[in-house]
Amino acid sequence: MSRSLKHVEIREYVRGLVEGSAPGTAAPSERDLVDRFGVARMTVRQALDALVGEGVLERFPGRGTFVAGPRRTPTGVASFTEDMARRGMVAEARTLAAEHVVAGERLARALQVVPGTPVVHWRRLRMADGRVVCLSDAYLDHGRIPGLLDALPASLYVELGARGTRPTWAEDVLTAGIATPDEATLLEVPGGAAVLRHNRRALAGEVVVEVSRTVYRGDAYTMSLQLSS
Amino acid sequence: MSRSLKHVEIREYVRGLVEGSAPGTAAPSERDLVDRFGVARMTVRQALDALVGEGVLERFPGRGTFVAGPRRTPTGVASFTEDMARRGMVAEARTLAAEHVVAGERLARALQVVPGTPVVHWRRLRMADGRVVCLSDAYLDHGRIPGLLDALPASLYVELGARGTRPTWAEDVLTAGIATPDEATLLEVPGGAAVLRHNRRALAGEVVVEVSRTVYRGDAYTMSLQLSS
DNA sequence: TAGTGGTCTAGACCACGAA
DNA sequence: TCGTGGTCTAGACCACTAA
Repeated sequence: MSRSLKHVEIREYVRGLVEGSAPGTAAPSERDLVDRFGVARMTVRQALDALVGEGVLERFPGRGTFVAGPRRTPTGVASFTEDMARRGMVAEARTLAAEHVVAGERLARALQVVPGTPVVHWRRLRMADGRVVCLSDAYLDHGRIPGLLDALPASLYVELGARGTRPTWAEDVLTAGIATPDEATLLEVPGGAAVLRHNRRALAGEVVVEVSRTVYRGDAYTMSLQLSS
Repeated sequence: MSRSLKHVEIREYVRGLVEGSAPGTAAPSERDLVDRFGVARMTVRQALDALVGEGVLERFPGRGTFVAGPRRTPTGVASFTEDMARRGMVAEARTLAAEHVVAGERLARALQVVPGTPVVHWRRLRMADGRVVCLSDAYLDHGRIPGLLDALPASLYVELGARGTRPTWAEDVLTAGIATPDEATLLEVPGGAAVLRHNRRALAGEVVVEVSRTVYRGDAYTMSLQLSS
């Protein structure tokens, strides 16, 4: 039994008709859909309203309803793996540490846990197409990601997604600086090299799921951002 | 004559009722509004749909309609002046150059003009609370901002807003590097100091309104970003 | 002029939540 | 039980666009 609402049925019918069509292609008129489905016009409008809200269709009074062009979407919360994939590169990681540590004052506050709570610390050297790009330290509340250290995932965000806590919101801070001697060694750059530091607090809903510090080689990484309004 | 549509009148009435109310406060029920305005319920729903879409109200079936909590909004397209104001600091600028130049190949492509077009170049040293923070070079299509150089505004984006072409979309690229000797002199930092480079292409709708390169002192500027989804 | 989307009416039945 | 929002009907008139 796939009992479905009429406006949902109409919406999905139109979505199917329209997907793959070039922007500007005419969608069925509201009265066409009224005849086809034998419903009231308000019901058809409810279906089309949803598609217009999603950016699938555009309405032009007096002309009709048409397939909308692709919407520009601002940069979202992405992981290193996804960031590299978008550039057509393959991300790799070498785990340098995967351990439990006790959260100090600042880390505890950032992670929304009480100081002294055991926290997962995961340090990775990250590569893109085999070249060293950055060094990242991620901290996660152990209680919210049980067993993470037992089977380290290839992509943290994908793993969090599978657990239903993929970050939907991130508070990032970016600064430019000089690599410390340890960073320079790990990143394989000379002393005095420029690095891009990227600190993140990632939330899923209202819950902090990750606090991380990443140090990028200035000569091997550029950060791209699309911002709207 | 302020002939206004009924759903608009109801929407603004409810918006006025609700603004300043604590999140969770009950809004009038749909049937209350039907009685008060003497309209059909579909009209009331159209008004409330708009407020729900804006994030002003939330509906809970079986319970009612309530004032929504403040929405988290991702970082938008802001100018240096606005960026500093958000931190409670006062932005200042010292203009180092304000001139017409001829667009070369790359700049012309970025600005969507034909090579050889006269373009405005505006170089400023920027301060926050009196401290030097960055050096910025902005390029604008002279034809789209006539007279800009005759009366240099305090904030470029505010001026563009007044002309109806404030950027609504930005494509930013961030890198970390070492200050060149010239940059070091202007930014008042020693040789070898780290800088954050910020290149921007800002659009209003589909039109490129600004192409800029900004060099921030690594020790005097941190970039904050909020990202969603 | 014919067709389109925008607005609006005056009802109806339903599932759900709170009392 | 009563009030709420969710869904739906079968019309209507309007302004606008394109032919």
